[in-house]
Amino acid sequence: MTTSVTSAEVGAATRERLLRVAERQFAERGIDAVSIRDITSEAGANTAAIHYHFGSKAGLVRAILEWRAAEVGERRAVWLERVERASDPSLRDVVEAFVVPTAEMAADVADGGRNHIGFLAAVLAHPEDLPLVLDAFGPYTERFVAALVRVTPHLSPAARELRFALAKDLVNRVIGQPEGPVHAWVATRSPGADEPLAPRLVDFLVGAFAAPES
Amino acid sequence: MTTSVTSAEVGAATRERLLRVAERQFAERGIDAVSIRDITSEAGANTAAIHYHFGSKAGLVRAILEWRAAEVGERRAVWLERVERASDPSLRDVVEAFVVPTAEMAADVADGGRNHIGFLAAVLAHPEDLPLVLDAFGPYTERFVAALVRVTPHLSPAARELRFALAKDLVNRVIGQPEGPVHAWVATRSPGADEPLAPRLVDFLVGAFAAPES
DNA sequence: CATCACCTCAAACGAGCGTTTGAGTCAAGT
DNA sequence: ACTTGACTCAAACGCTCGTTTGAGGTGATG
Repeated sequence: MTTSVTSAEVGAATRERLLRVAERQFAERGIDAVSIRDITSEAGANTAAIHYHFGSKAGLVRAILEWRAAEVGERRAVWLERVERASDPSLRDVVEAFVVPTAEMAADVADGGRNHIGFLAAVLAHPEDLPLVLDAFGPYTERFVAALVRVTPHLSPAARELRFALAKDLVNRVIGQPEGPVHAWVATRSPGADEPLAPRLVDFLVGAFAAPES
Repeated sequence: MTTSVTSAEVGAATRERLLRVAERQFAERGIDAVSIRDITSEAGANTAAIHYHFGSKAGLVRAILEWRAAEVGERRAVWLERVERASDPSLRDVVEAFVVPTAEMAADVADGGRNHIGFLAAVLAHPEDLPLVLDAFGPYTERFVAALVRVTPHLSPAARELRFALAKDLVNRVIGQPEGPVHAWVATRSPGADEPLAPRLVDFLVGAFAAPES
């Protein structure tokens, strides 16, 4: 049964299988609800493999985050650069640069991008790992706020930061958790209304950022 | 040490102590992270007391929900009635009728109202208990949507439902979870800006509902 | 006084958890 | 041929979990 691969290749393959399976299960059921045995049994590995490759369950979460952080970041950078180069970007442009890359990645079923957005939402629900996410996206946050300043000159810095935080939370949760409360509410009251979410989320957020401070 | 209370009173007292302690611990640390022993040890009771009074841990969650549902509902009803009676209510009036009662209850430290809003957020993060929350707040949701129709005639029903769902999710999470990601983001970037949240959340949501559909 | 719910308690049960151990496999290096 | 290092494995460890058991104790009721 053993193919002619080097041991190093076998190791890397197991490691990546664990990352992918863990990411998906974490996204679907939350970090606490997924056991190490859930992951290793689906990945066809031993429980000790987790601790060999990642040190602990927490180390596995950290490894997934580092593995994918660049991917989300680069998707957003593409949109951000376009906005930064524009001489007169609209508020909608900036909001789209935030929402659309996330939605695109969530739609990327093939490479598991969808799993990663859900995984991020799961980590956000896990208070102790929250600082990891803040670190991973720090630089992009900086660039986004700079872009937001150009299109929301009517807002005080404090108001802008708060609205940005609200927007980030909403985008990650709504796009990443198709089983979450928002979808449940919509499904029970508007069954069949499963149109694409992203453009409607953009409308919502554009209005929210445009509102004056009272 | 035993005071002169009837056994029925003692039982009721233990039951209520368990409800209050459990509500607070669930709000602070999430439902899965709190064990039955965490609750009973703080409440000065035996682990079996949970199963005697509530049947199971899930039964305890249900009992807390039923215990408090009326309280939140009545707070909201007061504001809603004012809006319903008004001849020409503004969008801001309706949004305030949704946000302010929640914020008021969250500020009610004495009676543990704050704990209940956090508890609701914890239940929302727990997919299997989600239907319970939907049931508990069904009637009020109906009245809110009716009020929203009057002040957002520019929205299609589907768009209105979606935005309402987004608003509900945001309000419960942001007000109920002072340790959540939104507060963490704001705290790291705007330290010291701990002004009252509710009015700024109202600004945000008024803008979001006012936005046209693209 | 006897009875009877109602309530509380210490103790245990079985299951699942994250983690550790130590032996074993196999390709590559010398 | 022998050693080395990377990797995997079955099995176990200690712990905590939700739940159950069965023996009381206590005040109200007859």
